[in-house]
Amino acid sequence: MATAASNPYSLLGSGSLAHADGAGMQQGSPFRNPQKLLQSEYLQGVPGNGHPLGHHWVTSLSDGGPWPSALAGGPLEQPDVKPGREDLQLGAIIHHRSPHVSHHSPHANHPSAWGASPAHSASLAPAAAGQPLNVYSQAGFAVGGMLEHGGLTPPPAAAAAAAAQGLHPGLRGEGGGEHGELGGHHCQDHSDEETPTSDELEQFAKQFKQRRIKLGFTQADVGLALGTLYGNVFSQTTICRFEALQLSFKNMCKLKPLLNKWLEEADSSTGSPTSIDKIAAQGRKRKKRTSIEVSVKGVLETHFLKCPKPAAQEISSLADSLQLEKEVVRVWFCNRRQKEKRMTPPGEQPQHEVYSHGVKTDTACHDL
DNA sequence: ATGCATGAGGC
DNA sequence: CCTCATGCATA
Repeated sequence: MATAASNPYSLLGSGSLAHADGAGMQQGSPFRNPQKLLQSEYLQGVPGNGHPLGHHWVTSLSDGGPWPSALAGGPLEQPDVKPGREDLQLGAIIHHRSPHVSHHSPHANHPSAWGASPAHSASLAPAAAGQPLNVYSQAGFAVGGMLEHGGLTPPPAAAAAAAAQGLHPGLRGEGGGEHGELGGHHCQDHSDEETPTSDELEQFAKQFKQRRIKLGFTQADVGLALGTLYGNVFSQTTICRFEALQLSFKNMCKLKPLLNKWLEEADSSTGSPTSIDKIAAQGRKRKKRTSIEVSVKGVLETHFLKCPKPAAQEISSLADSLQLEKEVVRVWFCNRRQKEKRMTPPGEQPQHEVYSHGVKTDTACHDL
């Protein structure tokens, strides 16, 4: 593995990075499920939480229960056109409750898990459907017209695979068990618009994956197609995470309509080359991925359990003792926290039950 | 499929 | 500095 050969970053003045690369390859660890390990650690590390399933992604910090209730903020927004990036942080649309929704005051205090009925407030805009056209006015350079692989140009193999139409997108079926809703109601009626429930998302993700495969598309294809079709390109990573329910609830809600549309397009356009262009925004030099040794990761994990949000100084000393850049450690914690908030708790299928032990007092953990 | 990273937006 | 959405690079 080339070390810093091609990246300017490593060559910087900091010679402190002569590390991981060598060790990086020696990771004979079971990468299949690193989560297992985490899980076990959690169990022993988290006293109050002895659930065998250990799903405590419900953890939410007081600084903002992002989750289920977040829907109230209007998670879905249509892709707007923004030079640079088109990501939209929701948060602007709102107070607009649907008439049929009773809406009890959902206290955003606990970020209950997925089982929570996010059904209140329906201002999510299905608008994505309204105006599909977007112009990405920022292509680093004009594409000389090379990529004309439309969003949908199924490989021959997929051509015959049009049999999957039996299921429709909006199909919601209970996986086999109602979950106690917090709100106690859900308005399940519309197939796709409105706020989906976690169940719906689960179902959808599953179906999506199946169909996608049947049609012969890769996750990357889909990501690209979304871009050519609706203006929002996504990477294979994102599609993958969607299918695996590894995105935040909000994020899942935002992507669902898009993917849904793609599905429709996909099976209908069996042969119509929706060729458009694609955007290419590159040029940014990324820092080479620092691979952290397993042993070091272990240490970090331990610290994380003790204190998921270490202070800057603590990060510094930790970084120092681990011989890592402070930034690396900081980012590690950020990512770790994020992971904690995703669905699909490590290993298990999302359970529908809400253990709202929302009172997670952030204890400033100091140990110096 | 995932780990580490970037960046916008928010306090 | 954090959160959150996202993705390059990699195992």
